[in-house]
Amino acid sequence: MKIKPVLYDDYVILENVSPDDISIKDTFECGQCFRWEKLEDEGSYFGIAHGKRLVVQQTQTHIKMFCNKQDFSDIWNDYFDLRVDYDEIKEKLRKDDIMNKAISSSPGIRLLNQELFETTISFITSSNSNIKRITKNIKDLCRLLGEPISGGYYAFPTIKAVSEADICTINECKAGFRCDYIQSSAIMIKAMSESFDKKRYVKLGYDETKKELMKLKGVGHKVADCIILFSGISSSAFPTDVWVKRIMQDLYIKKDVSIDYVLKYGQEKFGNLAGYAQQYLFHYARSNTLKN
DNA sequence: CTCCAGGATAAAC
DNA sequence: GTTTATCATGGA
Repeated sequence: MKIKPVLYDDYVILENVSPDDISIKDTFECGQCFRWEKLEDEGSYFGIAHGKRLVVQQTQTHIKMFCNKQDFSDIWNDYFDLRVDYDEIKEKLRKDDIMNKAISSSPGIRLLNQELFETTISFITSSNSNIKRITKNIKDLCRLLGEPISGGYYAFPTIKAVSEADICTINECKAGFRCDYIQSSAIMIKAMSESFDKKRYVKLGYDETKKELMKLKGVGHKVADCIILFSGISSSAFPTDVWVKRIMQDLYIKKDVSIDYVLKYGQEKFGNLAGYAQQYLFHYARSNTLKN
């Protein structure tokens, strides 16, 4: 199905969209992003990206975004991946009983196209941590180094801000040993200048981009795949963490194997849709367990 | 108290 | 090239 946004002066409506088409809850809470908070108002979220604030509201029949036409066209249309037809993707992935079940458990998940630097730092912070704590670390990092936005909120810090920050300041976000990675990666990225660029990485392709990203401190296979997938560089990425390993072994492979084996297995099986498949599987694995 | 969390690293084999 | 101890913090 094609999403047809209707643009008004102060808001945008996605009409005839059910939570099975797009679920902002599943999309925001599936661990790909860390800066969207649930509001008291039923089905509403507040978040910041590209230095802009946004409130999103979902009902059974439509989604409403409180932004002007310009920001929607410049930022949010792409951020929410609205040009991509997910029905097509889901149909291709529903080849076996397992993916069929996984997709049915969260059919409204979408992959967000997030800012490259934010995604990089966020997933460096994620290593051997949990979503709840990562969220807090990122929030603190924004408060410490981000540009203030009206309402007491902060933009995600710039490359310059993080690269020039004192390690003691970075340490205040309580990301522990990862603070060191955050600092040195930011400095390396600053030195890369123009070449740390999403468009360039899209052209470069999955393999070469991953190789380059893994030169950064704190970026291994898993984190590199998260950066590539969640910043919208390539959907061939297949972030393989303990959850994905667990469910892939349990449902497909039927034996205990290495992380690397699961990564290759997933990419061979799902090809350039591996990233989408991974999201459905990750959510499916976690939805049947206690998560923090 | 121990164990685990969207792992990566350097050292050791 | 592949295992292993260690890393800082909070929650269960």
